[in-house]
Amino acid sequence: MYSAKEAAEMTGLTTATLRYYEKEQLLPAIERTEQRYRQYSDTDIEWINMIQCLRMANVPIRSIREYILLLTQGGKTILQRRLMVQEYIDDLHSQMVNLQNALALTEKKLVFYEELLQSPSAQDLTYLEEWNLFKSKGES
Amino acid sequence: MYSAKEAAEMTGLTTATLRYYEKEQLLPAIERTEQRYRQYSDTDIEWINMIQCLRMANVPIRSIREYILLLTQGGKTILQRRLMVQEYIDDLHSQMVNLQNALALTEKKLVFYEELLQSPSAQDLTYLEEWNLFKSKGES
DNA sequence: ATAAACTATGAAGTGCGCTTCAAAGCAAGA
DNA sequence: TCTTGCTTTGAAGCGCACTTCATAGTTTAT
Repeated sequence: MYSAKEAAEMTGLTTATLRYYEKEQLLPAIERTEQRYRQYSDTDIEWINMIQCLRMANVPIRSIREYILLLTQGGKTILQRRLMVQEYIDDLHSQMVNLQNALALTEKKLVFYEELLQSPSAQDLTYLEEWNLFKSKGES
Repeated sequence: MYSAKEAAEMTGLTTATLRYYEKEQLLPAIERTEQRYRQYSDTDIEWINMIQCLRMANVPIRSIREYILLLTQGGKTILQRRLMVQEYIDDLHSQMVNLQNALALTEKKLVFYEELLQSPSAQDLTYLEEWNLFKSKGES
């Protein structure tokens, strides 16, 4: 069992964030000592790591709560949970596409700047000229 | 040239968002009619599309503004801009890793539920039992 | 001429995900 | 014992990215 501070250190979150997650019902059953001090178990820590994994992929608190709520309601909610997980996966895939689009754009931009730095004469462009030059590269 | 409403329809944003972007200096030079009505050019529309592409990849308004500010300051800022673009690319890559981690987790979860639905006897688990079962699958 | 539709502006409001604060209780070492 | 550090709580605050509102001017169709 770990204290609030230990759990925070282990997960890389702050104690405030852990309390916030608990308030938002992302951590349904954190034990307490007689003096109401929190006691995080190894399972709690793993659970928090899972939450972090989802949060880093922009899964909203609300969705995680919803899932956990179903989970605590037992086996009869399996179908709903499977559907939910499927929706997460779809969302993650579409985020992936967005990232790839932005990556394609920025990588083209980088190549463009590398080229520009090779020809010192071409460096005195207004931003509109630069934009048009960049576009014409993209079209070819 | 397009009116506010037309530009909004073409980009899928609202007129309010376009005004907000302008206020935040993401659209430095939108023309106006004599009555101060905005007139969006084709270049403006393309520019807005580019901003949308970055926003969908979670690039903050602040960063986009910073980049555009350098851009309007001309050729002497090319080195800084190249550095900035490189930093975007790094950030996008690390976001990609986060997405892939979450995707791996949720896809494993989905397989787990598919299996669970095949064995009706195993569906009456508490959430802790389910979690432990899921973990044991992952370790194998 | 008048109503409906569009545009402008600044200011205030919203939802999210934390973070910080204030006041108080508990714990461990010098 | 006293101080330092950790913990508790509820409430308030914050930064971001919009969104909505109130008020007022313009344009267009009937």
